[in-house]
Amino acid sequence: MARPRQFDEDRVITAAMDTFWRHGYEGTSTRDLSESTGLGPSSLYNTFGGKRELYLRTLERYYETVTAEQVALLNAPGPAKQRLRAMMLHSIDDDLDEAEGRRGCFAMNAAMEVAALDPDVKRSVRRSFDRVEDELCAVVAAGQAAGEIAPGRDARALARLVQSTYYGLRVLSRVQDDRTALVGTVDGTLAAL
Amino acid sequence: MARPRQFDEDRVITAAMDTFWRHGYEGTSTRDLSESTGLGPSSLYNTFGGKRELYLRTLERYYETVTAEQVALLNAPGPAKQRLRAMMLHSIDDDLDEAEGRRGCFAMNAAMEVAALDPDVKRSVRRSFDRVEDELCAVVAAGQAAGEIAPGRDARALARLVQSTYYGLRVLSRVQDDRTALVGTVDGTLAAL
DNA sequence: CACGTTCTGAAGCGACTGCTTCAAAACGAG
DNA sequence: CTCGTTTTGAAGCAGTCGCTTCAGAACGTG
Repeated sequence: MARPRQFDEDRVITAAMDTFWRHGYEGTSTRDLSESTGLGPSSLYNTFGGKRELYLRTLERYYETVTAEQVALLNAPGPAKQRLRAMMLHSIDDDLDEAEGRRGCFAMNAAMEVAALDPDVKRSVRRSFDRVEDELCAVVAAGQAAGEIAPGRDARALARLVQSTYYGLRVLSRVQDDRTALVGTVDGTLAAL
Repeated sequence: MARPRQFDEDRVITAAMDTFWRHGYEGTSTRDLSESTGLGPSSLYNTFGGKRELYLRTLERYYETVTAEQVALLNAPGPAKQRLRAMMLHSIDDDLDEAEGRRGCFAMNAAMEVAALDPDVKRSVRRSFDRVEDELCAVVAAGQAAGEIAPGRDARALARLVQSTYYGLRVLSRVQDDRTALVGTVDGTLAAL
């Protein structure tokens, strides 16, 4: 046909995700994206359409990689509560890691910064959150079946409780450096199940 | 001495707060601030120093008004759980109100968008969050003293649990419009105390 | 090798960024 | 009424914003 692309689309999206993740949507310029991806502006716009469209692509990439890793921790072998704990501690350590730039959860950042202004972003994050809720629900149900978690309450209601606490912790971790306090809240939540 | 100011500093800060709250720090330009406050750029810079300094002032204003209102709900007469519920439902209804622009909690927005980039903002939000934790702790302790809440567990640990769930709910409300689900999580949290 | 198509890099579009300058206006004090 | 101080609005600074244009390079195909 014609001249082929000189770059790997997946690598470009990953690099762009990292940039959006670190600096937010408004805080990232198209020059920043050009620099971090190595692509000229014309290639970027030819391939992805624009900053907004690229952002949506990077969100999807986040779900496929980072969120998928969290889900994997949830589905690892072991007791239900231990799996919930592993996922939350993993995120806390990520959130407090200065080397990672305290960038938090990309999906939560998108929810807070962009969801109100862009219905597509809102829908995208919503779907991801719902997915996490489903996974949490499955773990809670398994814990109830195993006698680890009191079977009286609705599994989905408990899953939502865990999810809220989890996201709340990640908000707190933006300004709170005390790991012990955060881990204490995790254990408090698990004890309440 | 000399020519007096033509404007009320408090009103200017309130107007600026509204603008920052709606559009975020990066999403607000100094022209936006000039327009919403009615002040020319020279007056703005003479009085406040710059965008960043004005932002810090608007954060303080938020604590003095909106956060103070939440604290007032917490300290209203009535059973402890009912007070916690009132505060959380009030916020949920605020978050879902389209007329208010789905702008969420200004302090949380600051924590997510700016805290990692600006130590002063981080410190400011941290102090506010700690204040809320203290207030929650007092309510939980009162509930324990009244026999409403199981006295076995540490009041501060329970307060942190409530706080996390509360902030998590407000994250969810950015992409989740289903009020019933959010209220259900509130009640689930209170039931777990 | 030549053709047709696609991709790339550099230059640049008008608009906007945070902020400054400065002369004129507006006051209180003497 | 004048002087000294402060505030104000208009204009504008260099730099950046998201994005476009376009000539030429780089390929697969016949």
